[in-house]
Amino acid sequence: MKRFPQRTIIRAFIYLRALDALIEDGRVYVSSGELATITSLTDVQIRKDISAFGKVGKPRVGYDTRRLKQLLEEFVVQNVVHVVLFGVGNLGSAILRYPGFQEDKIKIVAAFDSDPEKGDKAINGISIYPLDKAKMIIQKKHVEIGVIAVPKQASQQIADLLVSCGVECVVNFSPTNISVPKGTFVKNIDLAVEFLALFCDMSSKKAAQHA
Amino acid sequence: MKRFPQRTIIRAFIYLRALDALIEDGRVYVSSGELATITSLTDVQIRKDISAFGKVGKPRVGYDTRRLKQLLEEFVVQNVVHVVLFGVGNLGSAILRYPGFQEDKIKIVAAFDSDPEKGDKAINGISIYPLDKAKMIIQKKHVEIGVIAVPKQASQQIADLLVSCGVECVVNFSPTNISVPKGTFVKNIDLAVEFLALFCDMSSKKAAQHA
DNA sequence: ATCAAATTGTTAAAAAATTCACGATTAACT
DNA sequence: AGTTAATCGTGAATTTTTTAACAATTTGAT
Repeated sequence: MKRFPQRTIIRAFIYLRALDALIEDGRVYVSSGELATITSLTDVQIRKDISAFGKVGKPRVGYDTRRLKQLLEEFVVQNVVHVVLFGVGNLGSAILRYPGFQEDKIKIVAAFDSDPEKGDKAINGISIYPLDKAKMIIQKKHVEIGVIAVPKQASQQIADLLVSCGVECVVNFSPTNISVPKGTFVKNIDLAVEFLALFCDMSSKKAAQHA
Repeated sequence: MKRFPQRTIIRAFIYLRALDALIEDGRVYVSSGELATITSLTDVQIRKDISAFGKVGKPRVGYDTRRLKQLLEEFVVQNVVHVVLFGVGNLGSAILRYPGFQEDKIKIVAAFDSDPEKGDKAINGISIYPLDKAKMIIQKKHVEIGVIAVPKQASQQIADLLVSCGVECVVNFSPTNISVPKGTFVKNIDLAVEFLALFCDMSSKKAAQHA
């Protein structure tokens, strides 16, 4: 399979989101300039990214929204991704109800919580099981991604569990770093870090403007 | 103020998080190698990053955890950041309760929701106001970041409101792109995008391993 | 006192990503 | 048909980021 620049792939998802909205609005064509406005990126960047996947734009007209969507999906989201969630507190519930997951490409196959109160319930059609059923259920289904949304004291333990079940992709929402063996990929999403980084980024860009 | 590489700044927050855990454990020194294991980065990268801020490591011993923390904070988080939140649904509630915000550098000064039921309540000591009070409250306080956690149909409207209040930094959790004037910075956090991007990233790295 | 091992910090090289400049193409208008 | 304006696609230049290589420093052991 052809390799694409990592950043291009990430932005492809952003383009897909924008295209979905445009298609819903009944738009047939969109230019790189308009996509730039929508996504807060630059038109050149967008054309460069898209050209990595193929030539689909029409000069003077722009890109056919459906065709471009199809092209990006072809290279970037071939399959449905199966996810399990650990921790059905505030954040976990929010994830289970998150609208982006109900459509298309991401399927949460099960959720787990240590609180037996929550067992045997379901949110949004997704069953919630007690922790000790996790190993069995994960190994029966085909799971690519494990999501950790438990209190930080428990996150390493869940990470170990996921690794022992053969899950190689972990998204960690606990504000703590977890250790995993080589070959396992971790994406930490720490809301505090995101906020501070954004603020710093802005400060430095603002300083650059005035310079 | 000195400029640092953008990525270095982002990683500085990751180091800070790791240092906090180490300090809590009573650790006095940590080597770049150990930090690499904790953070899933490389030791070289970490040394490079840290050296941008100053010389604080001791050969053969590593970094003094407290001193390193102090150094990073000096350059990277000088001030408390003030945040307002729009939308107190599942995700909004999770943010208000998020443990990383209760400590130190991030202060959520107010939350807003269109549902009058939620007004006059408070989560975690943070008051929830009706939407129409937003403008007044934001302009009275010093707010750097606005967070959008409302249903996607309403997100553009909230973005416009934030812009009109002079907030120049927006974190958008709606799975939709919002338009803002130049000079305003937006960070989109779309959970679906994060998951898919992680999965693609992993796939491509795995392919690289076998090549 | 000397040597060995571990670790930092730095300079240079390589790789990745972005931006620029501009030719090529198309649609609309006259 | 010819002209103009808008837009794509791309190769080169630039900038940013990462990786590599290695000298310098410190501790601990003998």
